[in-house]
Amino acid sequence: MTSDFNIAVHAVLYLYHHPGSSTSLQLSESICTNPARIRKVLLLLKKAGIVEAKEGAGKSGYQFKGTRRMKLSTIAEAVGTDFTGSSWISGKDNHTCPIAENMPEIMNDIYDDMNQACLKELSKISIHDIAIKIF
Amino acid sequence: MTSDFNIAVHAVLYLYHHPGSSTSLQLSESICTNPARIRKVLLLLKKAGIVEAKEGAGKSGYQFKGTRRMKLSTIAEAVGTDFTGSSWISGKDNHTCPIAENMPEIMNDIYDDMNQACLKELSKISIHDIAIKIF
DNA sequence: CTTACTGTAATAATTGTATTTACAGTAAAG
DNA sequence: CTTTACTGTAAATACAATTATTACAGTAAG
Repeated sequence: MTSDFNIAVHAVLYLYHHPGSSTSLQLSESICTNPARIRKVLLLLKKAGIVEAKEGAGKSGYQFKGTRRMKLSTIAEAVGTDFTGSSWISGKDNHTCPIAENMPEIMNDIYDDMNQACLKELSKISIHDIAIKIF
Repeated sequence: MTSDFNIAVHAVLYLYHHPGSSTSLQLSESICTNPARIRKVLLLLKKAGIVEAKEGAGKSGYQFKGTRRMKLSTIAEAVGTDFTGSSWISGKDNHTCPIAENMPEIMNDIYDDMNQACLKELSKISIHDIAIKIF
């Protein structure tokens, strides 16, 4: 699991709290990673309409385009994070044992169910809920 | 995320379907990994009372000690898998920005909530439910 | 046309996960 | 009582996934 969702939530909170535009450098200082990674994640938020990105000199940077009621599930869907799952799955290479044969599909179904459960959990939390915790 | 839970579910299904004892070598052939890894995971299931392990020559190996109603959440708790979470967490090293300062706790709380949601989802599925899918 | 940014990609460094190998411990079987 | 067939456990190694670094083309304000 990557930390893209973590970065996205942190960035949205930062932009929510800083009206006007912020650069990937400013975000990277709060988030503690490099600007290139920030830009890669924020590009996904931009495509989902959650942030606006302006290029060029002077007023360029990122701005939050959502409401205080935006749910974390919306952010998770925008970055497309799979919370659960694994590239290693048991039984893949064994086609003689019926259990082995079926395990890949079974495990992927379970991981999918859990991912849905995670998203449902995140749909209960808004960025404003988190902002309240901080300030 | 490791595949310990995957291995544990596969092993329990195998033992559920093969009465009598099975060795870590037999399990490793169905699961497609090495016996040492199997033994490490099954040790956790043994400590939780889900399987019985017999040592020595002849009749040694593993046997399932639960019922058909055993839930996948019980297996997950036995192996102690964290389904969601990340060692990399934003803001760790920045103690000047209030958002950065609070992100580690916020993210860990979110991951904990999601883990609980995953366990709740797994509590709806029994090993017998899965066995039905296979046979 | 320079400047301050974003968008994007390739490569390197780091960390996490699984494999391999090895051996001490245990109890059944001869 | 010794061999045998296993489990329990711990290194060390190999491999895969994640993050960091570097670089540069594209864009629009000044």
